[in-house]
Amino acid sequence: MALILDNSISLPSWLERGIVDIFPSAKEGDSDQNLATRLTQAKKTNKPLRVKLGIDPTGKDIHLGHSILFRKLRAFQDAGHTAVLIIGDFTARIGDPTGKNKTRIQLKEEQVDENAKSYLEQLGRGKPPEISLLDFQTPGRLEIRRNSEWLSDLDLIKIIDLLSISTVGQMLAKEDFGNRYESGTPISLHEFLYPLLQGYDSVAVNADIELGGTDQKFNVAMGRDLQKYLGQSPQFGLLLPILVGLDGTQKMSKSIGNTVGLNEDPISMYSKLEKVPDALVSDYLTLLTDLNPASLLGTPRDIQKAMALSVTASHYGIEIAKAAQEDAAKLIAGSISQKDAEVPELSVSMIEFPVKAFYLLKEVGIFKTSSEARRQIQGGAVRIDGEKIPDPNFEFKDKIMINGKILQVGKKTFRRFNSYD
RNA sequence: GGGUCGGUGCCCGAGUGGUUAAUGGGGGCGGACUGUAAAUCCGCUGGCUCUGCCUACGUUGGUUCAAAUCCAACCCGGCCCA
Repeated sequence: MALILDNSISLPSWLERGIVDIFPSAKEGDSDQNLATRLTQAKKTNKPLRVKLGIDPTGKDIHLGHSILFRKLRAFQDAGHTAVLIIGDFTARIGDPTGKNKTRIQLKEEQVDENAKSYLEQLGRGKPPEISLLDFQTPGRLEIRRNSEWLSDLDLIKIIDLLSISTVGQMLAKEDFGNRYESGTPISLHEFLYPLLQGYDSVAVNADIELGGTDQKFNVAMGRDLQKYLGQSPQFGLLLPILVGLDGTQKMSKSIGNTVGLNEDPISMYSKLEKVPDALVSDYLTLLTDLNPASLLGTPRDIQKAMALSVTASHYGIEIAKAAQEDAAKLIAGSISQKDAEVPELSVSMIEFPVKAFYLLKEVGIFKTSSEARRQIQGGAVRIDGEKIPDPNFEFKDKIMINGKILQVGKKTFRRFNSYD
């Protein structure tokens, strides 16, 4: 059997951007296992590749960290390939042990359903392709599957068969398990099943490529092993970096609270991005925008603003993003012109007046507890139309005192009181 | 299943009968400074419409004027043995 060795074709730049690892690497010889060749073949034969991305609907919100992967998936869609989005409704109930130092809580079925629905909305279902993360409209470009379709039918015999392809040694070689084992943190047996099930997803959808964060290497590789074992051509693995969150040190994650959510209002999104630590700006540019970092001129501050604007624009369109940028500046300046700013509203129609400041702020949801509200007011963090609230027990006699005014908490949170509804 | 060690606030970790909402560190939040950055400095960090009240040291019950601290049972975990 003659092998056609053609490593001269290089990968398109839209694909390479931001990628940290592709396996198998092109050097391995077999033309079928060279991604560049594979892409050309797909084009020639007019057979789009199936690009798999799995998400476990474990929370309600998705954030910019996830969007790195979706952006890449979208790039494949735009190049004519088929995005196979797998909603891990089944695996979400086990919980991916990756990156965890403790066993995850297993979720209820209905919770998972609700999350899945919310995810699709945040990905832009129903929105025009220019401002949605994925292309939901062009026929043939998107396939949405739930892994309960095939996973809930696995019987014990099949599961045991799957289990046989991996060893305890391999599992412990996986960093997370290894660390937990070393440090004496419990590992439940069912967690070993997770990588296998995720891998089986690749078999079920016949994936040609799987996208994932660098932390997914083990799981993606497991998919290859299983595909091979079950007689399929193994998928390519494309790994993208894990986005560092707003704190500048840890990965972006809801539970750490350093995220920018896709469903945040434009001003919050812009404001948060505009103040990410300097060290992050360049990564954010490559991973979250299509801008060419080398072509950007100006001070670090200018570049940071350009990044914030571009990211916001990709979710809301350029007009709204620009307005958010202007409003953010006005608000920070604390000028009178903040009356024009488009900030999210805060309804006080349910509040009974007169009301004490701390109680109002708690009731309205800006602080979670009344103690926190008291502390923040005492610490001088809360202003109304630029004026500090002097005391937690300060009493607002009537709605008129605050209606339409701007509430500011700290440097980045702004709300407009609204007493109608 | 047996032996043994251990379970303290967001995390780590002191405290082994009595001003203890509980030392310290990390993280977080707020303030000053700045480029709404970093570094640095300062304050806050259980809840409650709070000059006071209520819950908290795995769970439940007990001893005591008084327990995170003593006793018992139970639950959960590590390690060793099977």
